[in-house]
Amino acid sequence: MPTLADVGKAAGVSRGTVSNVFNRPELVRPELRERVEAAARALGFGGPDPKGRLLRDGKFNAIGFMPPGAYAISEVMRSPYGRELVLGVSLACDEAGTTLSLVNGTDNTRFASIRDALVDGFILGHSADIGLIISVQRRRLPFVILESDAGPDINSIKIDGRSGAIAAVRHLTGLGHRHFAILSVRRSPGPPIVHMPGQATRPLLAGFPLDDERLDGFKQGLAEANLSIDDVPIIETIPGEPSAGAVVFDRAPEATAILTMSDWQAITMLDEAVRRGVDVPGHVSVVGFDGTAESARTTPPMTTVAQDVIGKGRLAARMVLDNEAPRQVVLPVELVVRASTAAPRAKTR
Amino acid sequence: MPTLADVGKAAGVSRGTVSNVFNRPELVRPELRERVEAAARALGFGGPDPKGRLLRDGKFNAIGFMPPGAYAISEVMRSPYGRELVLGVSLACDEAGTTLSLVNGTDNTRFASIRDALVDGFILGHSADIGLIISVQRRRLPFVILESDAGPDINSIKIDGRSGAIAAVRHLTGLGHRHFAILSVRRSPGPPIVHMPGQATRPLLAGFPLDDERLDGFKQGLAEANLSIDDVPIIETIPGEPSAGAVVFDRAPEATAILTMSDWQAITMLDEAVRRGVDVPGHVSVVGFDGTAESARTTPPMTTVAQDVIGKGRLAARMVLDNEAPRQVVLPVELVVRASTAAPRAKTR
DNA sequence: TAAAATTCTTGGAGCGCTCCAAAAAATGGT
DNA sequence: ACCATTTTTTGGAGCGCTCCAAGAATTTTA
Repeated sequence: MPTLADVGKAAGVSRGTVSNVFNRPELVRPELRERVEAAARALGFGGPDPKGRLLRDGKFNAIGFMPPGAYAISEVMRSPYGRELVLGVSLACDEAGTTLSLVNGTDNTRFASIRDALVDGFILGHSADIGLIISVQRRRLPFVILESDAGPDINSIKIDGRSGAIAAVRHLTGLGHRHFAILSVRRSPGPPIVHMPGQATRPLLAGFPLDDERLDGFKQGLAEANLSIDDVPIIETIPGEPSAGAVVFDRAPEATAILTMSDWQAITMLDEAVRRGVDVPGHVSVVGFDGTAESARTTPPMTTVAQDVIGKGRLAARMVLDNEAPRQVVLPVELVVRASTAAPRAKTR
Repeated sequence: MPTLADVGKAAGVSRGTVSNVFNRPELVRPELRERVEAAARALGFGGPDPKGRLLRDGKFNAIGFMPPGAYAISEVMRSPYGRELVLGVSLACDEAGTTLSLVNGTDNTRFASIRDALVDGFILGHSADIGLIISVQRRRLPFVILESDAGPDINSIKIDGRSGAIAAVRHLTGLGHRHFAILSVRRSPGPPIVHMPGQATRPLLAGFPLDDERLDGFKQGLAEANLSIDDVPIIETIPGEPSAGAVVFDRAPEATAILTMSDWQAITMLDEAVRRGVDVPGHVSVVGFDGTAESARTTPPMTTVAQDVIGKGRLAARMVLDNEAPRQVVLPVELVVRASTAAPRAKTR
């Protein structure tokens, strides 16, 4: 690859002049400019290499998005929530004219990814891993962490998941439901884990603050109605697990209401209900979480704990871009009641 | 920001040793290593700056995705098609451990964006703009252009849009439809444009090969049934235009079948039908284009010209990553018949 | 026509790093 | 205690660029 210097030599001018031809052509006498351009063409020089400029100028003009947990970026793009989050981030990037880098990294390469990412700041998906935070801090880049409060010195944005979870349960108990099942998230690879009442392992501390908090909200909401979460079957599946709905229906047939951790999971339930001819909400009520656009278009339209996902992504990007004093933002949630919830079925068995 | 040299000075060792401490610690005597690490900590040195490494090594380890036309990345993320495409790309990026840079650029800054993008290759959304191609070629980066054949020297991937369009029309004429409307894409900002039969401006050459080809397929399919596209109202709206459905229903009330250019547009139609209490497919049939996941979950489930969007994105990324001899790939489409199409309503008026 | 003003062009400095051949230090064998 | 090995550390070279102060060339003015 030819360089500025090569072109300069060929055209009989200095490096600096060639640079000017490409960056501030008005500074170069037209005749000379043409000579330089000809030389560049002849050498197949395609303009100054951004690497060089970068080293000198020091700005990447990009922000990095690092998926939560150990997820790959394709997994983020698969989930309705993830897509909307990225959309929100991209909105702010559009406004700022910034590139959005979806940074990859498996469990082992994650730290290297952060170390090497060509970005001016980071948005970290929710994560229990303090190591990631430290990695980013090392680089002294502005960053924000999602759904995981990491203390007053660190930018964070989270929703009030507990309140949302409580509202969902209240809505259902208010309708008269007494038999619940919870479709929760498994944060490690593997098949669904089923926690039946009375069994030893309770999954109440999943290690992801996001999950913990919602589960805790469910617990509290149930307690308000004199129900114990210990009597509720909890199924944990990895996001996108296609069998999730089947497992819930098979293992918790007596449940009249199903609480989930995301719209995606709720959609899975709805899909499985269609497959089995189970009537929603006649036979079971289903509640989603997140309030993504998809939740409004399911059959039936879904009752869900809505948050402003797009706004959250956008705010995250703005916080990174603006790089002001760290703050911890807690966003409100709102239960959106649609048609996937109703009074429980008559107790026939 | 301290540099390797600064740390070296503070620890009484050379630049090279400090570099080794961070990149190949096993090469450095533990005791010395510790001294260097202490110095780094004291100075607040967060590891070698990626800019320097980049200049030396020359690999960005990222591929760039440039939205089609003059769209912003948020617009891509808004459309079902765009999201699935990005998902496909991200799948290949995950496999390759590459970063996916969603490159921004308004009409004016687009060239600069390409010039400066910190990527090893490009995926260009479909575009009529030869200038973009030239910009990328200048940088001598591998790239692929989507839905726009640019000749044998240039990587391209497109679907067989014409066949898809023809299949859609055949399906509908086969059901007995004689009255059509087409919801097409407006590629410039602005309100919907309505082309009624008999009016002067026919929109058959939109300038985007993708649109042209589909429109041409519609034309051909109609001709096969002795219908002329000139008798068909064509409404052009920008993607995501919320009023699109309303305009179509208002301006083409006699249409029994509505052809669209994307699932997104078809979803808009379906939404508007719900709003107006128009029965689909009883009153009108609607056909989508793309076969995104969303199309299977609409109410009613949508008949659509399906392509493998994810596969396309993935292939595009692979072509860029592998950087082999240029090829032009044409992907097949398949009409997926679901419940949004049926025989036309009885001719009551 | 010379001096002054203006327009162009130049090349040094510096951005921060990694590689590598060679020098220095440590280790082992006799 | 000395030489041969092996392990560590070093610093030059080079990656490609842009900025900028200063020098060179040209144009204007008197």
